Amino acid sequence: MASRTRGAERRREPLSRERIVAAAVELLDTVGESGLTFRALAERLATGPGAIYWHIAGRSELLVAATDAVLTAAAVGDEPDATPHETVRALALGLFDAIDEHPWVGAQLVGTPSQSPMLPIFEQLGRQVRALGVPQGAWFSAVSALWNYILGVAGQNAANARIPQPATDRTAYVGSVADHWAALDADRYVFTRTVADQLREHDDRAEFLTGIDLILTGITAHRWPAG
Amino acid sequence: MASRTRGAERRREPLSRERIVAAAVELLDTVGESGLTFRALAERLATGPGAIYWHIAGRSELLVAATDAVLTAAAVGDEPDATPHETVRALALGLFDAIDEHPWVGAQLVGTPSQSPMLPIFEQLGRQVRALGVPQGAWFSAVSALWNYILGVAGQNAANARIPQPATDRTAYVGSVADHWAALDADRYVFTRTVADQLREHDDRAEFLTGIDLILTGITAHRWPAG
DNA sequence: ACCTGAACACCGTTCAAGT
DNA sequence: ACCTGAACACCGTTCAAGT
Repeated sequence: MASRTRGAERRREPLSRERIVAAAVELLDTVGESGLTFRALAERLATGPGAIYWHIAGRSELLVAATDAVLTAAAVGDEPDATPHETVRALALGLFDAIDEHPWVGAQLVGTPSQSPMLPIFEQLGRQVRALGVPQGAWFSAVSALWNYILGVAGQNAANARIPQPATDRTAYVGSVADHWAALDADRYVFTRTVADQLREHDDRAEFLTGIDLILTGITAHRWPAG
Repeated sequence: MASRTRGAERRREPLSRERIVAAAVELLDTVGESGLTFRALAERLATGPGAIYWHIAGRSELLVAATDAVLTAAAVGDEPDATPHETVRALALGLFDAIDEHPWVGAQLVGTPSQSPMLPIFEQLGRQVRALGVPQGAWFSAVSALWNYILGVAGQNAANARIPQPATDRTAYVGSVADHWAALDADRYVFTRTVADQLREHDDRAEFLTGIDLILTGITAHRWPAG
C-alpha cells in the first residue's frame, strides 16, 4: 500500500537534471558504463528516451555530469595544520576511494581533458607543490607528474573493474594473473615471475600511496633548474 | 593501368589475420577508435562483415591484436652498455612515441589488464628496478609506480587525441585550455592561473621524461624497508 | 575451408505530435 | 514548457547459403 503510493508519486515527480544524473550514477554503479543506456535510463525514470534530451544534451554530457556529481561528493576540505605531504596524500586518497566506489569514474577522468570537475583538485595539488619549495619554473612539471600518476591508477582501476564478470571476486582475478606470472618462462621473465607473489598479496590502496610518496620524494630531491 | 592491376590483385588476395589487423590499424590511425567498424573494415577489404569473423573472434580481440602489432613494431632492444636509468628512459620513450603515433593505443593499454603485449616491457622495466638496487621486497611497488605513471600519460595522450576534430592543431587546443586557465578566478585558482603559461609552452615529451626522472629519483632516494 | 550478405537485436538521437 | 514514443541511421554479431 505504501509502496503503491510511493510508486505513483515517483511516476508523477517531474524529470530534472538532478534526478536523471542520480539515476545515471546508480545505473553506472550497478551495471557499468555499457549498461548506461538511454532506454534503460528512461525505463528507470518511467518515461521515454526522448524526454531525457530535454534536460541533457547527450550521452557524453551525461557521463560528465555523473562524474562531476561523484567528485563533488568526494571533495576534500583543507586541513589547516596538515603538511603539504599529508595534504597530497589526502587528496589522492579521496580520488582513489571515489574511483574505488565508482570505477567508471576512472575511465571518465582519463578520457576527459583537464576540465571542470578536476580543476579544483589540480589547484589544490598545485598549492602543495608550491609549499614543498619547488621553484616556480618547475611547478607545472611537478604537478603533471603527480597528476599523470593519479590518472594512471584511476584508469587501471576502472579497467580492472570491467574485466571480469561484475561480481567476480577481485582477489580471485588477481590470483589468476599471479598464477599466470608464476608460470612464465624462467629465462625471459625472471623478474615478473619473482614478483608474482607480491602481486598476489599487494594492497591496491597501500601501493597507490607508495607511488605518491615516491613522486613526492622525487620532487623534493630533484635538482630543479633555478626558476 | 598499374593501379588497375593492383586493384584486381588486392581484391583476389585472400583474407588473413594479418591483412585484417593491418587494415584495422590503418583505420584506427585515420579515423580513430569510433571509426573502426566492421562494415568500414569489410569495405576496405572488399568483403562482407561476416568474413572477418572467420579470422577474428570479435571487436575487442581485433583491438588487442592491433595494439599488439603496434607495440611489437615499437619494441626496444637491450643496449648492453646503458645504465638502468637510461634503459628505463628508452623503454618509456619507445612507448610514448608509439602512442604519439597511434593515440588509440593509449586507451587500449589503459583498458587492458597487464596481459600479453605489455608483459615484455613490464619485465624489462622490472629488471632495471632490480639493477637500481631496490630491495627485492619492494620490487613490485617500484615497478608499479613507473607503470602507473606511464599508463597515465598514455591515457591522457589518447584522450587529447580524440577531443578536438581529428586535424585540429594540438597547439591551438592546448592554447585554448591555457587561455581558460589564465582567465580563472584569481583567488580560488591562483596556482592554476600562474601555471597557464607553462602549460602553453610545455613539451609533452620532455614533461613525460621529467616525470620518469622524478620517479627514478624517488625510487633511488626512498628509504625502503629492508627486504 | 572460407566467404557472402541479409537479418537480428541492439544502440544514440531526432522530431512530430501531444499535454 | 515539458513529455511521449515511433522512426532514423547506425552498430556488433550471427548464420544460412553459397563456392
